Parts: sequence; structure tokens; C-alpha cells
Amino acid sequence: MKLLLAEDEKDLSKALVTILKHNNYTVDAVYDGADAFDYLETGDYDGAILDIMMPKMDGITVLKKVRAKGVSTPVLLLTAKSEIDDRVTGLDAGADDYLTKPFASKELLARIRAMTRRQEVVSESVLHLGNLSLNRSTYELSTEHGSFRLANKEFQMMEMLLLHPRQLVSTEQFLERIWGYDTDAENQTVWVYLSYLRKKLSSLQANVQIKASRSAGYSLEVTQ
Amino acid sequence: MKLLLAEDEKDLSKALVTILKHNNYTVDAVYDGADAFDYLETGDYDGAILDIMMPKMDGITVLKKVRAKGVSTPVLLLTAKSEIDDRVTGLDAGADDYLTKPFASKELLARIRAMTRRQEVVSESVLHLGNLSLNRSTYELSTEHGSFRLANKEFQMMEMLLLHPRQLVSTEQFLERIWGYDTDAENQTVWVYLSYLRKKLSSLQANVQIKASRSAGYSLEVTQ
DNA sequence: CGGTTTTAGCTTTCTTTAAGGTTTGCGCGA
DNA sequence: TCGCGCAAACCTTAAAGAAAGCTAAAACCG
Repeated sequence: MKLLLAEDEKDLSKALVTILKHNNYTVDAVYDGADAFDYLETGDYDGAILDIMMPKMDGITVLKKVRAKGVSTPVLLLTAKSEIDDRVTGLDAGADDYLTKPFASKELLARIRAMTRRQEVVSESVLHLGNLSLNRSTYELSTEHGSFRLANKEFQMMEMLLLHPRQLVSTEQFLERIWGYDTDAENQTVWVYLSYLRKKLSSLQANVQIKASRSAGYSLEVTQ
Repeated sequence: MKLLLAEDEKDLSKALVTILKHNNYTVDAVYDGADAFDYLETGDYDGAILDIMMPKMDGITVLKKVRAKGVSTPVLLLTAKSEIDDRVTGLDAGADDYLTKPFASKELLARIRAMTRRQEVVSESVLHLGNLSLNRSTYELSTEHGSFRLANKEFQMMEMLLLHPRQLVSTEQFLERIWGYDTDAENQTVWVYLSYLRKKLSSLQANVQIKASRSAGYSLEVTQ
């Protein structure tokens, strides 16, 4: 689950990133409204947390512009106590929720969960391709010959592949979506996981394999 | 048993929280109608106590909106003497009971009990899985080899696991549901109880065990 | 005192790095 | 135009490092 955090107070931002990562979200952090808009516009996030008071462009403007572009990513606005009227404006502008500073981290997490839950219903909880299936709540990858309980990163990679079967996913896309756009992780890290996954697919005798297309990306292909 | 309390007078709210926690409820407190709506909407509560007079949105509106969303959580309305007519309106809007301020804590507790009892009838009073059973009124956890009388927190954890056998319950879900969304308790607290429970399960020779799925949650699994 | 939470050290599992190997495509000379 | 060499891309394994989870014991609290 990938979130965008737009908050200009560095200390608060840092603390929130820690908390969110701790709770299994992939987080990209930006520090002004202009960046927030650029990143959100890609539609690449499952949710966003926007501070209202930000340099370059305030959160509500970001929200309005993004909604005008047809992006429906759920947005949680952060308001300072003195900006209470902004809440109404925010909800009008298309925010899904708001939270007044200061707030408890638990409350933030609860709201994010509630906000992103709505669209989760739509998504399948078990992904299939060929004789392979991936349970998205237990992280189990299985065929009729057995199953593995995948670790976090392995799971996210497999999930990305299964969500776009037969389409190419590049090393950079894996890194950006799973590790975050500002990660220091190297390409090899991705390759290592691909290797682990291949090993598991073969030991499960899956009729699906991860095919590499040199300098383009990877895709899942059904064999035979 | 998890309750939501929506009451804007801080002193009264505080006092009620104390009384309710004393009587073994998990309580989340909010101070305006908008928040009350947000939290109730999750359907995550076993009951709610709503003051009628509240900032942002009055209790009756909250109730109507929540019912319109299909949430059937039992609701007890608090009315001031001068708002007696609201009672009728309240019951029409889908309230299960009302109470006129000021009231005795005994009476509040009795009404909450009555209100939440109705839906409890549906639920089993003894939960089973494998050779294990948990008596929800005596807090006894037993197999053919013996039994333990569980303490409160231990009981609630075991209950949550038994209510969703084979499904994952995350550390955060335990904390949110048993300790409340605004708790300061750490993950370790949950782990400590899991450890106590495991010890008891093994000394009872239960054919059920608590399985950890790293970074996803815990589930009860029947062994053999 | 019973129940609950914190502390701290430990084990297990996951993630990343490192290092060496293999494959692929391309340029360039014969 | 063939084929050789080389660099870039990719793969695999092992091991170091980080995080998550577990438990016993102490501390706290009403």
C-alpha cells in the first residue's frame, strides 16, 4: 500500500514516515504543494496525507487541481486548530477525511485504514494466473503442489506481477512502487527477489514463469 | 466490548470514560458530531452513546446518517431535560434508547447492558475450536485436560482469535479493538499476552495454536 | 494481591549487500 | 558477413545486518 505524505515541517514529516513504514506502508515524502501535485497527479498512490499550510501551493489547492485532473486517490487533510474553517472547504474540494493537529498516531492510522478500505473492497483478495494463486491477506503463494508463505518484499513483487499479467514491469517500477521513489536500494535488490520468486515458482511446479525482457522489464507468462 | 462515547463537555466525558472502563468496556471518546460519524461509520463498535447537543453535527443527525449507511450499532442518546421532544425524534431516527441528563451511573450501565444484550443473543456464549473452548461469561478457557480462568485482556485476545478462526488478526487490530484507537500501549504488550496464551494452550494440550505470520498478523490453527 | 505493562535480552526471520557467474547484443576487424 | 571480444544487463548464492517477534522477570497500579 503506497502513500504520499506532503508535510513541510521536517521533524513531523520524519516522525510520520517512521510510523507509517512501521505499519507496512510504502511512503513517499514531499515538502511542498508543488511537489505534492506532481507526485499525486501520477495516480500512482493508494492514499495521500496533505498538510493544508504548505509552501508553493496549499493543500486544498493541490487537492482541487488533482481532482480536476480526474485523480480519485483518497486524500486525508491535516489542519491546524486555527484553520478549522478549512475543513469544510477541504471536504468540498474532494477530501475524504481531515485530521486536526496535534493528533495521536493511532488515530491517523485508523483514518488511513478507513479511508483506503473503501476502495479495497473492489480488489480481489486472491490473485490467480495459470495454476498459481496468491492470497493477499495471508501472503500465501500456492499451486496444487504446495505453498509458501512469502515475506513482505517478495509478496509485493509477486503482487505487482500478478496485478498486470503479461505486461512488462521494469526494475525501476518495482523500486518506485515498493521501495518508494527516493529509495537508495539498488537494482540488484530487485533481482535478488526475482531470483527467490523463480526458485519458489519452480519448486511449486507453477506453469507460470517470470520472463525477463532485457532492458525493458519483467512479465509473468503462462508456459505450454 | 467496545463503545464510542460522543460528548462535548470534557469533564462529563472524562467521568463517563472512567466509569465505563471500570466496567470493562473499551471506550473511544470523541467530542463532536463529525468525529462521532467518522468513527461510528466503521461499524467497529458494539454500542455508542451520543449526546444530542454537540458541535458540528447534532447527535440525531449523526444517528440518521449512520443508519442511512446501514450501520446497526446500538445507540443510546443523551438528552438534556429541555430537549424532551428530541426523544421521539431520536427513537424515530433509529436510537435504541435514550437517557435524560443528569443520570445515575448505575442507570447508564444498566441501559448499555440492555441495549447491547439484544445483539449478543445471536452470538454464542461458548466459543469452540478443536478441543478448545472459551466460556464468554466465566472467562474459562478449557480442554478435556483442564481449564484456566483468564484475566480480562487475555480473555479479549483469545475471544478475538476465536471469533475469526483461521483469519489473520494484526497486532494493530488487537490494540485498536481491545485497548482503543488512542491507546499508548505498545505492540509488545500484545506479544506478552500472546505468550501467556500460548503457554496456557500448551499446558492444556490444546490441538489449536496461535500462528504468527510475520508482518501480517496472528491466526488460530488446528494442528494435526 | 491480582492484573497489567514495561524492560531487556534473546531467537528467528527478513532484507540488503557483496561477490562472482552467466547471458546478450553490439562493434569492429578479417 | 562472420565471429571474436567486450561491456552492460542480468542471475544466483552466501553472509552480514536489520527488524520482528518472543519470553521471563521486574515494575507498576488500583
